[in-house]
Parts: sequence; C-alpha cells; structure tokens
Amino acid sequence: MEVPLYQNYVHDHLRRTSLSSSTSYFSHHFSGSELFRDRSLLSAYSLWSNRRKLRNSFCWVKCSSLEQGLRPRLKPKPSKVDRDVRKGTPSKETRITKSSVRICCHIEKLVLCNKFRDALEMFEILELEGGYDVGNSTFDALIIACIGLKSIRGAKRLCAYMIDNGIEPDQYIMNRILLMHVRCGMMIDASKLFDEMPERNAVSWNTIISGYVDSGNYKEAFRLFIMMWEEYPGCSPRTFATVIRASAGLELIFPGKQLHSCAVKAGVGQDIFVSCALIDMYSKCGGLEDAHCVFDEMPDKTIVGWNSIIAGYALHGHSEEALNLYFQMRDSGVKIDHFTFSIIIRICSRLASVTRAKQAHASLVRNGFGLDVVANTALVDFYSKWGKVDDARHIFDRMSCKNLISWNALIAGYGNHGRGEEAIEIFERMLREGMVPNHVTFLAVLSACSISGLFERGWEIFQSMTRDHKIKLRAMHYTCMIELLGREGLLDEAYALIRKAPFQPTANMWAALLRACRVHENLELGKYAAEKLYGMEPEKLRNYIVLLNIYKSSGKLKEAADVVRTLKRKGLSMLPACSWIEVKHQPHAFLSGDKHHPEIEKVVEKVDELMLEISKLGYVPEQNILLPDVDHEEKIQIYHSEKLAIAYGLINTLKQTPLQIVQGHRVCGDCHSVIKLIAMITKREIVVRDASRFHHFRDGRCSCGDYW
DNA sequence: TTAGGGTTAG
Repeated sequence: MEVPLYQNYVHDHLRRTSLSSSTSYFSHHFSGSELFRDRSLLSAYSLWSNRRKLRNSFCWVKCSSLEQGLRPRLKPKPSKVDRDVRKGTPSKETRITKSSVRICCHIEKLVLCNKFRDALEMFEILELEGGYDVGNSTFDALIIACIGLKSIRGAKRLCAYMIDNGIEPDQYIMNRILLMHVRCGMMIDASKLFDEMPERNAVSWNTIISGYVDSGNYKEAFRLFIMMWEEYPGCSPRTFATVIRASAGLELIFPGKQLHSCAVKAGVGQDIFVSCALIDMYSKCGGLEDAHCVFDEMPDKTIVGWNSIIAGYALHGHSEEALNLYFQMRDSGVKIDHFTFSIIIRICSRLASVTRAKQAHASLVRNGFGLDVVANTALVDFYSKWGKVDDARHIFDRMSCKNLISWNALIAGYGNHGRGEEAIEIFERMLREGMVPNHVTFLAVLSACSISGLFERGWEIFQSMTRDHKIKLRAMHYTCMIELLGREGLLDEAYALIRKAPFQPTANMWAALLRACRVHENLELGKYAAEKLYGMEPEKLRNYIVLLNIYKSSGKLKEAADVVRTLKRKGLSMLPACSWIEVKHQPHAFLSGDKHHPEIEKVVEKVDELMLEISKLGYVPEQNILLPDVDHEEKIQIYHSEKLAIAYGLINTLKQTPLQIVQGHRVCGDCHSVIKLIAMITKREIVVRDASRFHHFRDGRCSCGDYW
C-alpha cells in the first residue's frame, strides 16, 4: 500500500524523536527541572508508597483501612441492619421501600429533563433521612446534575453522603466522581482522588489529563501523559486528542509533533478526533501547512475538521483563504454549525465585511442557531466594531443566555466608541446580576474610562480590582491607567505608577507615557520614555521615529542625525500604510502613495477637492510631520491611505451608509483632524478601525476624544 | 455494561 507523503514525514520524525528517546522534548524539557524531580517521585511505585502521606488529605481515604496495612479501600460498608440500628430506623425490608425507588427514579427523571437544581433538592430527602438504597444510576444522575451546575457544594454533599452511608463506589462510579471533581474545577481534590484510587483504568487517566488541560495546567497534563505512556498500555485516540490540546495551549509545536508521531505509532494518527486536535494544534503553533496536510489526509472531513482549518487560516490573518474554505465546505454538503458561524463572523469583523456579516447573521437565524450564546456574542462584537453599538445592544438584550464574554464584548463596544458612561452602567449591571468579572472586563472598563476621560471613576475601579474583586493587576491595566492619567496631564503621577508597578514596565506602558508627553509637550520626560522604549524594542521603526522627533523638537540635530544613520544602517524603512474599505461586496485596498488602483485618478481628485474644502474652514496641514527622511515621505504626506479609502467610499456609496475603514497602522494626528472635518462637511458617519482602537467620527466629533 | 476525546466568541 502506498504510504501518503505526509505519513512518511511523520514516520521519519518518529524515527528521529520519540517519547522514550533521551533527546525528546519531554526529557529535555523536564530533565534538570523541578518537574523532572517530581517525575521521579511520581513513578508508579512512589505513587503507591506515597499514598500514606497523602491519605489524610482526602476524606474517603481518611476512612480507609490503610492503617491496618491493607490495600487501600474505602470505608467498609456497614450492613443494612447496622445502618438501620445506627439511624434508629425500621428494619431493612421496610426501608428499601417503594419510596426509595420513587425518589431515585424521580431524581433520574429530573436530570434527564436537565432540571439539575430540582434533582439536587430532591437529593436532600435522601441526605436527611439516610438509609435508602441508592443505586449507581441515581449517583450517576446526581453527578450529572453537579457537573451541569458546576456545583462544588453539590459535589461535596454527594461525596459526604456516600461516606456517611458507607457506600463503596465501583470503578465506574469512581471515575464519574473523578470527572465530577474535574468538571467542577476542583483540581486539587481531583488530583488527590486520582492518586488514591485503588484501581485506575484508561478512563481515569484520560479524565485527569483532560482536567489539567482544561484548567490550563499543561505541564502537569504532559507529566501525567508520560506516566501513562510509560506505565499504562492504554493510550487511546481519546488520550491523544486530549494531550495534543496541551501542546496547542502551550503553543509549542515540537511536543505537538512528537505526540503526532506517537499517535501514528499507536495506529491512531488518522482518527477523526486526533486529526482535529492536530489541525488545531498545528495552526495555533504556527504550522499552518502541517495543519492543512493533516486536514487533507482526513479520511472523513467532519464539521469539526472544517471548522478547525478555517479557524486556523483566520487566526493567521488569511481571511480570504478562510472564506474560500468555508465556501468549499458548504459546496461539499457538510452542514454548518454554530462554531462555523462564530468563526465566519469573526472573519467578517476582521475584513470589515458588513455585507458578509449580515448574510451570516441571517443564515444563523435561518439555521436555528439564533439563540446560541457564542455566535450571538460574536455578533455583539461585530456590530460594536462596526460602530453600530445600539444594534449590538439590541442583540445582547435579546440573548436568553449571556456569559462573561458577552458582557465583556458589550462593555468594550461602548468603551471603544467613546460611550464610557454606558460602559460603566453595563459593568455595574453585570455586577448586580451576580456575574463575576475577570481581567478582560476590567481592561474593557478601564479602557472605556480612558477613552472617555472619566478619570475619577477609572481610578476608583482600578483600585477596586485588587481590593474588592481580588483580580491581579496586569500590564494592560497599568497601560490604561497611564493613558487615563496622561489625558488629564498628570504626567508625574503616570510616571510614578510605572515605577510602582510590581513588575518590569512593558513597552506599551512607556509608549502610553510617551504619547501623553507628546500631547502635553513634556520633552524631558518624553525623551526619557522614548529612550526606554528604544532600548526595549530596538528593531521597531516606530520607536526610532519617536526618538528622532523628540530630538528634532528639542533642537538636538546631531542626535537626530545619529538616529537617521542608525535607521539606514539597520535597513529599516517605512512600509507604506494600507487601508481598505468594502464597497459593493468587494474590498478595496489603498497603499499610501500608491497609484495602482484602477480609479486612482478620480480618488485623488476627490481627496484634493476635500482638502480644498476643509482648508476653507481653516484647516492647515501639519507642517512638522514627524517622519524620518525616508522614501515615500512626500507621497505619504499628501495621500495617506485612509484619505484615499475614504474618498473612494464617498464616491461609490450612498449618503446614508456609514463608511467603515480598516487600517493596519495608527491614525496620525493630522489625518485625524482631516477625517473629522470630512465627516462634518459631508455629513457622513465614518468609522476607522486602526491598530490601537476605533475612531467613530460623527457630527464633527470623534469617539476617541481627540487623543491618539 | 455504562464513563473519558476534537472546533467558536471578549
């Protein structure tokens, strides 16, 4: 049989590296580290012998017969007569009655109807009275209820009940209990339980490994996988599918390739689940070509496989290719699902493709996914980014189920369009409704405060983060606060905040201070921040330009000339900026100074006409354009790409349509003033999405508060 | 004789 080319590659890789090889990622990664020491401790034998040390930590084992030197077991089950005597209840025949059967059946039925809370309430009857004969199916139903509600309290109640009633779970129920701990996020308890299990099978291993992957503890997942690989001959496709996700989580392609090799060796390289996990892993680790090879070789291309490869292309910014794959998928007769919609809406958001997003929205409703939380959250995000925050709010209000990400998307939507008060209002409503905010929520709220200049509220919220919400402050939060202080002109306070940060200041923090220094003309502090930035990111052109301008403005021409020389020596030059706009379902891209667009003459004429009109209103082009002496400078100054895109939009769209421009760089100060004036004289709504934020120009104002 | 696996949104 002919072996496909890709399989050759994998086999070759397998020969060169394998899990047992001393050069493998795992050995390399874990040797000489704490993990290696842990690994030696956690060999099968040690685990067994360490059980004594661990036994006091888990309630069941506390009751086990370890002290008697026996094989670890759970608390011996008392006889029914003993139980009846202890509880002071009637004899066994009267206790195992119809009522027992009725309650258990009722619990199971409630769980079947997803009425988890009711099932746990019904369980209270069993807890209060005790002595009932509860079977595995009822325990299983209660476990499903606890998992469904992610109820830690429920999980603990269930375990306590089993211990109090001397129930000795079999392997099946033991695995289910392990799963309950994992899914309720009780990983410490789950780990102890796993260590103490009298017997473990493949399900136990897969369950605990998936728990570590889900909780983001990828190294622990790898360590357990190695243990399993070495001591348990039951690595199934499920195991590989799970542990490959750990590689994707760590964004490390090398262990991912090794796992791929191991999967091939184990004969499960083309399993559907393994293939999907591999596509996802390769694309998240930057190996899009490998991802596509795996996809091509999938014997049966499932919807998950298609979604994974489309998401992979989208992740790497190949939006057009991703859309083409989506059309291929539809043509191949695969039925799209809510995952597909979420991915497609995100691609539309990237491309600013309003038409396609609207089609996707309509299709979403038509296909019966109108209530899906993820797809609707993607829509909230899309409409917010498009500048239609009220439409986003409308979708949000109609969502029957909202999660943290939905709230965060709406808060960011209001914040990014200069509606800081409404962002705070939503944030406060979210807290009132019992939703627990995370670091992203605070990023959205602080950014909203910064953009809208809500200094006091922003500062108050920043302080409440650690005090009331126990959220660790990250560099991004500090950056927001530096911007907020900078806007108020409190430059010394902003600098003090950088110094006070409990970590090394990041380039973004210095850049935020530098921006504030430029706006408020504090040359001294600005120079200091620029030098810091220059030292941290020596290859970033932007920083050279900033430093050059600082020297130029302070009259230090010799230093300025040195910077230009360094720039030329390093071969760094300004790449022409690119902006694009979608008109009649087609994206139109414009490069700064580029004259290749078929309608460029008409567009340039329109730009000139607009510039003339705004100059009559008193607009004077910024003379001190802060750019180095590089090629294209003249063209860049005259025809900035965003001006060309706007002019094209004005010529080719109806007056009531808002212009949606996307660009990969930051809007410069001069362009910002120009767009604001164009929006005013043409009475058009213009949304510009640049590298840092959204600018919503309407009625001669911009949502960013004229700060860039 | 059950159970454990892959893709999405901020």
